[in-house]
Amino acid sequence: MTGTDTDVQTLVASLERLVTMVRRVAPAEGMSLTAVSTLRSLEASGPRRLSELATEQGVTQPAMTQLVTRLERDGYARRGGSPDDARVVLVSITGGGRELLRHRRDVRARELRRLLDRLPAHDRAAVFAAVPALNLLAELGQPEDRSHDR
Amino acid sequence: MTGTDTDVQTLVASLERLVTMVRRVAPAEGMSLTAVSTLRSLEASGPRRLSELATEQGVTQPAMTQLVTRLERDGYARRGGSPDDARVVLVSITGGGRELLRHRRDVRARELRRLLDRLPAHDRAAVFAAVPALNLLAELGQPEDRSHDR
DNA sequence: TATTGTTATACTCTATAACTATA
DNA sequence: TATAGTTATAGAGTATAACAATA
Repeated sequence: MTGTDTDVQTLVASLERLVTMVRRVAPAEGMSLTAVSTLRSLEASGPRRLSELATEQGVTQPAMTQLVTRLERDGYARRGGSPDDARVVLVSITGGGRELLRHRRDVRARELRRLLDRLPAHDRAAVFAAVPALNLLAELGQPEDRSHDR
Repeated sequence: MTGTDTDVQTLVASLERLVTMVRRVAPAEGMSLTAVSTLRSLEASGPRRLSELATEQGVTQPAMTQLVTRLERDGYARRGGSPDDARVVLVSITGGGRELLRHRRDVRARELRRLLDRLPAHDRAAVFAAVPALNLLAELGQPEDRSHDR
C-alpha cells in the first residue's frame, strides 16, 4: 500500500483537525508556538547560536533576536558569548525555562488523559497503537540533510 | 490496554513534534491558524454568528471582529445581517475563501506526499493505517456537549 | 438590563531594511 | 567583504475595557 492521492488528502484533513485539537487542549498561555519550540530545542540540544535557532524555527534573525529578548526578560533563557567568535551569541535555557516546559507537559498530559478517558477502550488502544506512526510522521518534519547541496 | 501515564506522556511528546512538523510542511503564508480554522468552519457549516465563531475559535469577540474585518478586506469572507435579530452579524465564506482553502490543501497534500515518499513502504503503510486513530484523537478536540450544564 | 458587536488601546510576534561590530 | 546580531519601523493578531445599538 503506497497511499493513493485520496489517502494523502484524508491524512491532510486529519492533521488539520489534529492541530486544532492540540491547540484547544494546550492553550497558548501567552507563549507562541515558536517560543515554546525554541525552548524545547534549547532543552534538547544545549546552548545554540541565535542565527541557528532562527533557521531551525523558520523565522528571521530579527524575530529571533526579539524572541530571545522576551525569553530572557521572562527568565526562561539567557544570552552568553562565544569564546571563539565575539560576534556570536549563544542562547541557553534556564531552570525557569525547564520548569515551564515540564509544567506545560504536565498540563497537556492531564488534559489529554481526561479526553482519552472518554473514548471506548478499543478506540483508546488504537490511539496508543498509532504512536509509532505519529513519530514517523513527525520525523518527516525534521529538516532534510542538505550537507551535499553545498 | 487503558494507557499508562507514560503512554500519555509519550503521546503528548509525539503530538508536540507532529504540530511542529505540520507547521513546517504548511507554511502560514501570512494567515494565522485562527484565520484558516475560521474559514474551514465557515466552509463546513455555512454562515455563522460572529460571537459563535469567537467562542469556537477560543478568541475574544473583539479579536474575531478584527479577524473578520481582515478576511472581508481580503475577499475571503463577508458580513451579512440576520433577519431575526438586528444585533447579529452572520459571517459567510466567499468563493475566494473556498479557493484559498482548496489551494492550501493541494499544497499540503503535495508536500506531505513528497515527504511520505521518502519513507520505507512499510512505514508509509503504518502511517496511513493510523488515520482512523488520528481522527479519533482529533474528535477529542470537539467542544464537549454542555447542553445539560445550563 | 442583557446581548451583540465595535472601538480604543496596548502588547506580542513577525517581516524587511538599515545599521554595528567582528571576522 | 562577509557574517552575526541588533535597531527601526510597520502590520497581523491578541487581550481588556469602554462603548453603541438592539433585544
